[in-house]
Amino acid sequence: MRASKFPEERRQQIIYLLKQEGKVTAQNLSVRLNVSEDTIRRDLKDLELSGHLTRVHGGALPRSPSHSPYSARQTQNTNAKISIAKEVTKLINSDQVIFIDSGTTALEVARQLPFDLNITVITNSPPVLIALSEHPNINVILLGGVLNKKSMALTGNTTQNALSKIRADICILGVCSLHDELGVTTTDFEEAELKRVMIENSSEIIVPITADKLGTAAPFGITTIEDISHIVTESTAPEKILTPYQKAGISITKVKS
Amino acid sequence: MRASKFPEERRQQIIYLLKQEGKVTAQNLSVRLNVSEDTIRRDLKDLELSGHLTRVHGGALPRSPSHSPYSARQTQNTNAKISIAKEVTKLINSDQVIFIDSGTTALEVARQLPFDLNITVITNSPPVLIALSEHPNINVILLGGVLNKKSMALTGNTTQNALSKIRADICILGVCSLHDELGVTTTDFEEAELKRVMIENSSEIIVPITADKLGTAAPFGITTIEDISHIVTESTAPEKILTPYQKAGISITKVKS
DNA sequence: TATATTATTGCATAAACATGCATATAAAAA
DNA sequence: TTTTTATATGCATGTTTATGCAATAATATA
Repeated sequence: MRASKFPEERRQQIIYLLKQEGKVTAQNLSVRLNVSEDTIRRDLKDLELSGHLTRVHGGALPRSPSHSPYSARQTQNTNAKISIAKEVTKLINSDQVIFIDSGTTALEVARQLPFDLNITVITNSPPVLIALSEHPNINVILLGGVLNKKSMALTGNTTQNALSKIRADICILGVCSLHDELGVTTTDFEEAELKRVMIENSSEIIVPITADKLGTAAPFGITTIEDISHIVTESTAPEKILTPYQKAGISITKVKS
Repeated sequence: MRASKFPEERRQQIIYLLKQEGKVTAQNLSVRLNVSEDTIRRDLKDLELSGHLTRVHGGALPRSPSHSPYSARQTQNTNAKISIAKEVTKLINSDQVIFIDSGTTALEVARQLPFDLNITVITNSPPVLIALSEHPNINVILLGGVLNKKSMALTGNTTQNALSKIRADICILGVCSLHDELGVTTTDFEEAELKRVMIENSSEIIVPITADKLGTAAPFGITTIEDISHIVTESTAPEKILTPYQKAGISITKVKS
């Protein structure tokens, strides 16, 4: 193991090793990185704080996918999400081709699609596929790729490539955050890329979003709000926050939850 | 069973084993995880406190009857399939790349993959992906394509194309029928194509199959039995039916169900 | 009820941990 | 450059954690 001059470099190495080997021990890292166990422990503490791993007595483990945002998010705000999703389905007509993005709100849209709707859905989200697998009139196409267990989305080069060859009428975008100045942002770099391609290849962009995500921002930018066609949100969303979107010519629907 | 140093790791393993086997006993866990029963009991107490299981005298049971997110146990899997699947997993080693085909038996193999196995799984079956989404050590790659709702498999040009670019160590083939003269056959034309490519691109072909499918045939041929490396089936399978395969040099494992 | 199995509790020990402190090093200010 | 400041690191310390063992209590089963 090369001697790393900077602590940051060493921490990166720890993350790398953890990913490679599934677990790390303070003792082992101390030897391999040529620093005392104390330093390693301090590193691990920092890395835990910044969300890169979970500490355990003796070392550290990857952040468990079972405690991942996904399964936790699944049950949050369900009623609001269902109401929003139902409203979104009204914007979809038969014979259209629809992108459905990953994310719990977009998943709910898939679940609420009426039985008599005759459309083709293209998605990178296995949960969306499962939800639609019993729908009699919807043709489902899944983009291939590597599974991101945290978000339950397929990502990577393959996914993006497959996506770039398809054009859709409507894109149901799953977003982490929406901000009038910073636009659409998300927490995962790779997914940001993917969402950008989705947007580029769709005629209409619909953003279903719960009120609590309005006015917030995440690290990775996807696009400005100009690309958005519709926003569907809760009636509890303050008028003031929505004004910039209305001015940008976005059609906004509010549902009571 | 890999030596797992961290208590947290051990507890995750307990959860995993409980999910797989429906129940665990302190005694059994003590042996399998190489710690005293005292430690196991302490683990179980913690896990009960954190809501992962319910304790009973002698061991523990799952908390909610079926805490599987989706259609996990939709197929009533016979004991035979589970036994076969468990046997198949013994043929897989860490760091290998595995194709897992669609079909209920192959799906069961995915479900039975042990906690500590570190492999990459490539599949065209969304149910397999869902089954593996909570597995901490398996990297899952899904082939894209159009969903065939009957078989819950992705098929089509896209799938085949993606598949043709990948080589695997082992292919777990889901088969409808196996006949000593007609070879491997299936009921769906497109899937036959796909399976053929899978076989071509794998070093080893493992066929898990229940006894009732032996000696039967379906419309679309996939390959002759020469390509098969292993067959895992039930001990109830008559010796006579298996003779041709043995003569073809195929290694056969029988499990009691 | 009697007996065997399983649980709990307290205790001992070794490993891992947090903390304060001293020192060394790097970055910033003079 | 020199001085100052902040950061990073290792060591000594007392503390916490993980674990197995033994004694006792609770529970299942004959």
